[in-house]
Amino acid sequence: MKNKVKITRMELSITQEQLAKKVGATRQTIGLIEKGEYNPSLHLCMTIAKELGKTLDELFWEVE
Amino acid sequence: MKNKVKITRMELSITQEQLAKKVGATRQTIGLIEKGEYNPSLHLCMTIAKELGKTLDELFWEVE
DNA sequence: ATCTGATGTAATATATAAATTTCATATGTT
DNA sequence: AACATATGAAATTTATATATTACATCAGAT
Repeated sequence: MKNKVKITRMELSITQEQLAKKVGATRQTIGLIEKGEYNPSLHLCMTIAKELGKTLDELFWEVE
Repeated sequence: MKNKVKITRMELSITQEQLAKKVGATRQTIGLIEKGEYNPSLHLCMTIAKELGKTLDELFWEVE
């Protein structure tokens, strides 16, 4: 399950840990989501999307 | 966490059980997601969206 | 009134997301 | 060289999504 979290976070020049703190998750969880081989909850996906200024579709939809 | 799964499913005139079978879930899980007080996995959300002919945003984004 | 299909709901079991802790590694900086 | 920051990764624990089973109600059809 690939996505655009990592590239979007890097565009904003913030670290995994900074994003994690903002969305109430841990750095490890962010790392696993960015890695792609993971199945996060919808709630966490929405929180991350809002924090990164994107929508669900922009981050997670149809990303090979 | 409200969404548009129920209204979209009803527009397609399929039952919870039919949708459940198509997406590899149970009727109860579909019922709970439609009810809104639930936090499904991203993978299940994407499978449901594709089955209903919608995107993630259309079903789950910014639905109060 | 009975039967069937559709849905609501609850209790328990299982699978897995997410947290926690820890260690490794790579890069930059002093 | 030593130190700090950022990330990868693994093991264990905890929380919760999901399945399973079961029983209820309601609508429509017979």
